[in-house]
Amino acid sequence: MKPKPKPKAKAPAKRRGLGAYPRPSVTVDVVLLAAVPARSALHALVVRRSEPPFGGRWALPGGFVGIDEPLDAAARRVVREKARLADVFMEQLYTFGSPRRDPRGRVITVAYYALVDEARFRQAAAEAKGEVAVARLDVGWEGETGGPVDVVSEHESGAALPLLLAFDHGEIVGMAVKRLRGKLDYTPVGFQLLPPSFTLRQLQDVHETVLGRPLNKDSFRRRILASGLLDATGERQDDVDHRPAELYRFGRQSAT
Amino acid sequence: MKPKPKPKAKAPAKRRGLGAYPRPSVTVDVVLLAAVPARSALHALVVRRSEPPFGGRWALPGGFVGIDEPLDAAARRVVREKARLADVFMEQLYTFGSPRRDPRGRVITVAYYALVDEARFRQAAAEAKGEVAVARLDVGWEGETGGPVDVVSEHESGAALPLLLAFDHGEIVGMAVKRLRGKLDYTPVGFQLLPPSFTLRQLQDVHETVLGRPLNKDSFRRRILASGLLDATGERQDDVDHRPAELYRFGRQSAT
DNA sequence: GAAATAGTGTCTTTAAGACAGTATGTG
DNA sequence: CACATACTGTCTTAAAGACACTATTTC
Repeated sequence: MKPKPKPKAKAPAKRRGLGAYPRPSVTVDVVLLAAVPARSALHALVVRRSEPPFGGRWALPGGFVGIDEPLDAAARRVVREKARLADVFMEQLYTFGSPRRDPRGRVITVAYYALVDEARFRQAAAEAKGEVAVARLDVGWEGETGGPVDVVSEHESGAALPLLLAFDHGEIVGMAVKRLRGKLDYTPVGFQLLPPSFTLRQLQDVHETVLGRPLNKDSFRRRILASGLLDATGERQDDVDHRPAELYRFGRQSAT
Repeated sequence: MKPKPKPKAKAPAKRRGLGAYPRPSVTVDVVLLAAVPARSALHALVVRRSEPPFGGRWALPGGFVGIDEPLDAAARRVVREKARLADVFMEQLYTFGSPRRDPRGRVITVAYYALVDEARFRQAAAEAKGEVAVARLDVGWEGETGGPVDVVSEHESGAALPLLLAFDHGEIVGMAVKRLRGKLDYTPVGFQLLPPSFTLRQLQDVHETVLGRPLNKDSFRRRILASGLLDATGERQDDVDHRPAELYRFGRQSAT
C-alpha cells in the first residue's frame, strides 16, 4: 500500500497528504536536575534500561509521545511515571534528530529539563530505588562553553563510577547544564531548585553550584533583592546553630 | 514481570518496538529574517499556500523531514528550495507539537530561524516572485516580553496590509524575534544580518532594528570593539557622501 | 569652506567588588 | 562571653551613558 518510490527524490509527485511521507517515531526525554551544594554538583535522575538497545545502560527518563498528547504533557507524564513527581518546573530544551541516534530506526526526541529541590529529588529517588539512580554531573568546562559532562554514580563513599549513558543522552545532559547556566545569568531560576521558602544564602549556594564558580556575597544580595522577584516572608530559619536568616519566597508564579 | 496496572494506559501491553506507537508527521519550518533599518523593522519571508489546509494564506517556508534526513539538513533544504539561498546562519528555535495545530492530523514541527543580509534577502524574494512574499514584522512588545507579532505585507507605498499566517506560524515568528533579541544581549549576532564586511554604524543600525530601541553610540563602539570578535579590514567605505568609515569583518566563523 | 558622519577624550553616573563593622542567634 | 553567620554602610573599581571636540571625506 505504500510503494515508497525513492531512488533519490524525496517528495512524491502525486500524493501530497500526510500519508505520503514516512513518519519517524517521536519521544520526549527529560533531564531532571537537582542542585546539591554539599557536593558542589548538580545531580540528575537516570533510569536503567531493561531492554535493547543499550540494555543495562542508564538513560534519561523518557517515552513515546502519544498521538494526541501535547509535547509538554508527555514530558510531564514521563516525570510523573518515572520519578513520581508532579508540579515541577519544566522547559523545552532542544530537539535531537540525528538519523542514527537510535539503532531501531528513526527516532526524534524532544528534550526537556526539569528542576526540583534536593529534598523532593532524594525522596523520589529513594521511592523508586532499583529502577532509578542518582547521577552526579561533573562539568568539565567553565561558563557556557558547552559540551558533554561526565556523569558518575553518586556513592556515599565518595567514589565516582563513570556512568555510560544510552543514545545521545550525554549530549542532552550537557546541553541542559549549558542552558541552565545561561538562564541563571539573567534570571534567578535557582528558585526552582529550592523549597518554597529559602534564605538568600541557600539561593547563592544553589547558584554557585550550577555555575561552578563562587559568587560575591554582597553583590549577589543586592542584585537579587533589587530584581524584586523575591518577597520576604517575615519568618526566619529555626534549626540552625547561629543567627537565623530571613526566609524569602518567589514572588511570581512561573508557568510550565 | 511488570503487570502495568493501567486502566487508562495508552501503550500496548506486549509490543514494545517502535511499531507499537502511532507516529506523528514531523516537519521543519524556518523563520528567514533580514533586518531593514530603513524601515526600522525585521522582515520575514513567507510563502503562499496553494492547497488546504489554509489554502491561499501565507505560511513560513517548511516541509516534511525526510526519514533519513537530519533536522538541520531539512531546514537547510527548505531554505534552499523555497528561498534559493545557501550558507545562511541558522539555529534551532523551538518544537511545536500541539495536537490540533494541523487539521490534517498530528504534525510536530521543529522550528528554525535563519539570518541573512538585506541584499541577499531582497534578491531571493525577487527571484521567487509570486511564490513568496516579504512580510514586515511589527513587534508590539518591548525587550524580551515575548508574544505574537503583527505580520504585514510590505508595500512601497508604505501601506500595511495585515497578513494572516497559517497554522501557529504567527506564534513561531514571535518566538524567533524574542530569541534573536535575547541573543543580541550577550553576543553580536547582528553580523549575520550584514554582508561579510560592514561598518560599526551599520552593525548598530541592525542591532537597533532588532531590539526596537536606540542604542548609545559610544558605548556600542566600545562594547563591540572590546569583545574582540571584529577584525578591522583596513578598508573603508567608498560610496558615501561623507567621511567613509572603517570596514570590519567577523573574526570567527560561527557554526551552523 | 559647508555639510555630514567617523572617531577620540573625558566627565558623570551606575553597578559590582572589597571590606570593615554591627546585629542576633547558639552554646 | 565566645562564636558563627546575618545584615549594613562605605570605599574602590569598572562599565555605561553623555557630551564636547577633532578628523576626513564629498560637494
